[in-house]
Amino acid sequence: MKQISSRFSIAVHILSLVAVTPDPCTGDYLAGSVNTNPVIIRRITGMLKKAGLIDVRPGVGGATLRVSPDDITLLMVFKAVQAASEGELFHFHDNPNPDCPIGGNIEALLRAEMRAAQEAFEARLASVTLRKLLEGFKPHLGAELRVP
Amino acid sequence: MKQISSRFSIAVHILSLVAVTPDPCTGDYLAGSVNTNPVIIRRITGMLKKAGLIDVRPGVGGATLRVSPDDITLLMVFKAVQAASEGELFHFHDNPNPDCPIGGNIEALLRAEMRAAQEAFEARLASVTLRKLLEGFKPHLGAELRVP
DNA sequence: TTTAGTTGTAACCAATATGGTTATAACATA
DNA sequence: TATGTTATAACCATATTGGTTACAACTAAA
Repeated sequence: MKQISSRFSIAVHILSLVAVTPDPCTGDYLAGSVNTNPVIIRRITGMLKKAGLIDVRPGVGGATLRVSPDDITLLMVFKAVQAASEGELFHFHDNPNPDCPIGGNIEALLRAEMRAAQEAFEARLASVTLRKLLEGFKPHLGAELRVP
Repeated sequence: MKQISSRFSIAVHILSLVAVTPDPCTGDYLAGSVNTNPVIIRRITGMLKKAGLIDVRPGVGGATLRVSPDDITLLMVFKAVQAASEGELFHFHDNPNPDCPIGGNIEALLRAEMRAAQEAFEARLASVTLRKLLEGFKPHLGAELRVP
């Protein structure tokens, strides 16, 4: 199966690092931590910026949080980073035969179940804020952690 | 975003049709209802067969349910049809830098959240049986419906 | 003003998954 | 044996993804 793009985990990584770092984070710095190409980072920071989650300063460089870690949920990150396909997790097969007793009726019913499953998925992501996630770091980082 | 393969919706369509049809369903018949190529159908019935959900008779032809519609959940279908990638919905980015304060710690925490979201998703799919889905047809089909 | 470092994009590329198609072997029954 | 079916291999076109190079635009400091 084709999995959900690693853009999501990278985006959470970026936001966590930006939240914890006192100074603005440059793309190259982020790329070093995530361990990927700076352009990948810029593509994702661009999406996060467009979603209003971060500020990125062109020219001088550096990204900073635009929203409090209390108000950023994993679902917001997920949506910010997906962008396409109407945000639908499932793909329904095209044009089932309407003359068939099932084909004509299954679509609405199954679609409703798919939507319900996606909603359960999204509700769980929505229940976790960036702050809550970062709390988990504290035991490891001690005083180093600096979340506004 | 890359969506979940339509194999899932096709598989549910197939199982519904097999459950409702008194006689064994041939691949060509199923292909006509789903509106796709018979080979696509055979690929999917092969997966459903391997998962123990249906019987398919080579040579003579025709698929029948091997398990009661009460005991087939959408999650079973989902898993039967995905097969690959360890059943993991999310893809975590590779090798975050362990020297970074976040990179070294984020993985386990975020992975746990991803797993929780996937579990919520799967729990919802597990709560719906094929029978329950087929109940929804009744108003439309009336006496035509024939579920064992 | 010039320079250096950065962000923002465009343009590719390789790898992979997907849905589709054709062809052929294996199979079971009349 | 003949017929219709399933099983499977071998392709193909398309799309997404992660990666890369290249270059324009931008900002601040020298």
